Amino acid sequence: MSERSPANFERPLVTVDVAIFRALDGRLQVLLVRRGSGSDEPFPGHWAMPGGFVDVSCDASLEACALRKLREKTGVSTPYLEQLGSWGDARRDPRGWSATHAYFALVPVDELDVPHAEANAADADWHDVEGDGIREPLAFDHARILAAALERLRSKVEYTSLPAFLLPKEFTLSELQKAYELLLGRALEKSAFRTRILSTDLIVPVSRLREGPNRPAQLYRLRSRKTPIYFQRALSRPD
Amino acid sequence: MSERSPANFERPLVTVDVAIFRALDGRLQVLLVRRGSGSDEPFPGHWAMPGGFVDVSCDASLEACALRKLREKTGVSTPYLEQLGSWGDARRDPRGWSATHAYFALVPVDELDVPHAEANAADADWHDVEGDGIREPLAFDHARILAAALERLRSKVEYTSLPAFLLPKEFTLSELQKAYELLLGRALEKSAFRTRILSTDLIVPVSRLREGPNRPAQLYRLRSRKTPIYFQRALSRPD
DNA sequence: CCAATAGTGTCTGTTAGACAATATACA
DNA sequence: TGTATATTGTCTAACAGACACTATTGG
Repeated sequence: MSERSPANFERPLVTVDVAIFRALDGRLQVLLVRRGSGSDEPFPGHWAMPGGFVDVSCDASLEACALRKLREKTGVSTPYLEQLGSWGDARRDPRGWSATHAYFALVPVDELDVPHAEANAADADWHDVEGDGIREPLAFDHARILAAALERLRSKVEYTSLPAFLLPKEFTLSELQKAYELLLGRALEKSAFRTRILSTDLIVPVSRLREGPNRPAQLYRLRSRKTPIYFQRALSRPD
Repeated sequence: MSERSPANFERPLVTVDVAIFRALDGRLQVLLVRRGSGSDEPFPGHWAMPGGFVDVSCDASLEACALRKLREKTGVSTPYLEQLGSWGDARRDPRGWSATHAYFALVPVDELDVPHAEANAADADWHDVEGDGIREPLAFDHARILAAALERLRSKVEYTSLPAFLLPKEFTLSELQKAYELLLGRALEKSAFRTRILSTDLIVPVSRLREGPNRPAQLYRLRSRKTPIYFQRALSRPD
């Protein structure tokens, strides 16, 4: 029984999709693009996660493809980017058997390319995350993929430093705590949070303070803008 | 700028590969198949992980494809199966731009289909895992994928019940501890291990004992043969 | 009795959580 | 001064790790 050659197999469609998250004004947001309204395309006018077919001629790898799509939409080229998983079956795309490679990215608000975003404003926009998705329906099975991204994100918040990748270059401990609380959807105890963070080498103080109508706060920066910290203990699950 | 239609894109090759692990006599083993020796195929005669092209006509989904390959090689149809990730680039397969969806499975020795295995004995065999791979070279980038599977597996041992899926239907706490120690590569403290396991509802005692030339041991079974337990705290990382 | 493995008890160290106290800015 | 936020201290509970101890089988 010899293996069939690739030519004998009908090749599935291959796409890459990226769930891109940011935190703005205490809200978690995901970047979506509106699909063209041509009737020859599936889900015309629907919102979808940035993505599309792998371009064999220009994408060196799946990750390069995901980074390209992220850069095209946000101008950010070195985000936190993690492979989320792949979804492939006969029905998810009406054009045929298709498999998508899903990634998710966390981008700091201050690195977003504003002119770039405005140029794309017509067909791309940030949507508030509510629960395990957004209000409007999404194209394809993107609601399922977005839900999986949120589940992964929220799960990893319990034992990693992922929320830090949503923050600008310099931030205070309180701002980091607020990022955690945003993703967790619950409040954390200040003292325990600070000792937890400071007992690692996640952040290093910079010689500046955040001024305000109150006691100034120490500013910190991340030691690494790419690699998260893994904590030995997870935050306690509330009953 | 309208999206190009799928017909305008050269479609990558799409494959699924499965790293199938078992524990035998204190050794962790991975199932490999030998590739055909025809010169029209890449890596003739090399060992590779079970896998191959997605068959659009018979595979309903990627996971169904992985389960099919697992069942064909082992006879096991309900293993612990987890998606590991995907690897895709222009160079990993000499036949062209290809993307593989990698899974890993943990199978109990007592569920392996022995006649089935013997029928395939010529082209499939279990290989001892040594370090982050096996002794012999592997086809394609399977060494990299196997290393990733082992890294994921060993990482999750620290905070999940994954080793339990390597055990037969009924087992003792000592056998479970040995499975942990096999994957961790280090000894665990008995008392702490037992408290950790018994404080969850991972296992339930059955009304039988394992007899031997010593004090009999309580036998247990898993509460769920599919879903792992996640512990709140990881085992401590040795310095 | 001994050997071997199963199972328990006791102490220590770490750290999350709760809560209180103190510190430092501006108005 | 008051208000707001930053930062620290104290106590408790949970649990992993180390280690010692007891229990139960066969020989």
